[in-house]
Amino acid sequence: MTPTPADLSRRERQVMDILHRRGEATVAEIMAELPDPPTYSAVRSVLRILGEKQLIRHRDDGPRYVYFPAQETETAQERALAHMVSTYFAGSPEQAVTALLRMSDVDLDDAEVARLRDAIRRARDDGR
Amino acid sequence: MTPTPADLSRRERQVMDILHRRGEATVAEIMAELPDPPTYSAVRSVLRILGEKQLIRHRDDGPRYVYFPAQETETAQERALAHMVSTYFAGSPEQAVTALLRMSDVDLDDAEVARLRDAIRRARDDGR
DNA sequence: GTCTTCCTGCTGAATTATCAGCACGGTTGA
DNA sequence: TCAACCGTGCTGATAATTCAGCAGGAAGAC
Repeated sequence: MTPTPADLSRRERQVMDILHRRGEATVAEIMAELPDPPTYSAVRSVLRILGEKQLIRHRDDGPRYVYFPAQETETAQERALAHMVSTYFAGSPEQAVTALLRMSDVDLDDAEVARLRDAIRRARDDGR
Repeated sequence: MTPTPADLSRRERQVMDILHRRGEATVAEIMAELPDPPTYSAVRSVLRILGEKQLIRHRDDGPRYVYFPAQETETAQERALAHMVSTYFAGSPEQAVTALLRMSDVDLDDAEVARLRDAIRRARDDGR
């Protein structure tokens, strides 16, 4: 139905990642960021397909197009987070937050961790 | 060099996601979870390729193979988080945590949010 | 106005991914 | 032991992706 990003081709996904990271980009900019950069034409080919799938849109910027994701940033973030939590953290946002904090070398003192944990638990229990 | 997951094909990525979610799985289990399930042979084909790329390994379970990610779970989590933060949250773990908490309907009061934000910022600044 | 330079739309080719069939070996149960 | 059943390794075909070249049109320099 709605084109889920789980079944994008390799290049399509790479391009979408770039657009999400940058917000928007021209063909040349995308090309420059792609690994094993293909030709200009190849990039535009992928962009055309993404357009047909309604995943990106573009606006005029003088003589050229500037491409950007069709989806709201916030929506895309939530979708990506949900996928990540379910794939790597057994569906537990709490675990994901913990890993994220550990990764950033954040040292919360015990009281703060406890507060956070309680807040998350409370939310989860309310949810059901 | 090292096979980065950014350039996996569609099926390869789908299979890796399943393996990460489940921890390990047989061919039949993987096949059952794949969208538009292909044949048994097709799945094994993908698994062979993933094996050649050293992304998965397998062990014997009686008569059959049980496949699992070659990477430590923790390593895979960190890699995935790093990619997500840089792609969708402008490199800011703080934003990612906030979005995760909101996603879980966690209501932190302002003081708690502020404490968290400071802790993360402190960690980031120390890091450099 | 004319020339140069980009950028786009399109088309078809080449590479890659995806898939299915078949033969072989091991396991199970009688 | 022997037969039936599964699961694997391998090979080649089909389908999709990835790619490059060419023609047309707009913008800018002079």
